[in-house]
Amino acid sequence: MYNGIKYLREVCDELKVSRRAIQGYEKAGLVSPTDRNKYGHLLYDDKAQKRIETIKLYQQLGFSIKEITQLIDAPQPVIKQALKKQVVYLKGEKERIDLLIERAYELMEMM
Amino acid sequence: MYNGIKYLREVCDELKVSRRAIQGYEKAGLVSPTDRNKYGHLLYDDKAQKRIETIKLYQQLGFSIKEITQLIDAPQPVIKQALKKQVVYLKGEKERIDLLIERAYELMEMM
DNA sequence: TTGCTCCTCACGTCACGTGAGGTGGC
DNA sequence: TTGCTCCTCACGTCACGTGAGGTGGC
Repeated sequence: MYNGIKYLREVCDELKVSRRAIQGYEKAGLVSPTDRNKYGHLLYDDKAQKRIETIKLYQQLGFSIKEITQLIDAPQPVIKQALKKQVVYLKGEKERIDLLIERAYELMEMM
Repeated sequence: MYNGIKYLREVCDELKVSRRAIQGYEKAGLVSPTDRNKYGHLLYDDKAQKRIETIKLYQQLGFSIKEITQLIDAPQPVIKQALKKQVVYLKGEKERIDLLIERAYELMEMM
């Protein structure tokens, strides 16, 4: 459709998010469909689509839905601070994974 | 206690596993308490304790409880194969995390 | 009897997955 | 009418978390 407005189906396909996941975001008050067509089918404009993309990214960074609700409309310094903390967390995860890989190799060598 | 036999509480403390987690393992048929004392309190011998430790490690490696039930008593070559695959998965996870860290830095720079 | 630990359910949680049942245009 | 897509519930899932209610020795 013109103006970047898309159906739920299209949004799911393009952003690789399930319908149920978006339904979850909506229940949490994180996004809402922008509009509906005459048959009641859900429509999302550019803004809503970007919001869904942002939610997904925050989730991948390890934030819970609840944390995202507190973060997504927060002032930039707050978001920046949270991102910094999350990067530290992710770096820790990498180290944890390295240890696990080592452990796995140890186990395999014993076999 | 002698012979490495310990109470649930001690096992939880030493292996850093919650009582509820062990209860979950038991429901899945992954371990059982070795015995009980005269008051009905659960007891775990060395073998059971090591089994719990193994379960926990497999979980950290990313195996689900169901997968662990199919793996823990499998012949060594099967386990070895699964571990190899899991290492590949974990290396992929590291790369995924690196991408996320990059994305986080990009976001922060835009603020 | 009070306090403390243990035990066994069993509902709650988180983020969806997976139908169920109903609608509307083709 | 059949087939297909969408919609809105609502129960199921996974791996526990968190009490609830009851017991037994000190």
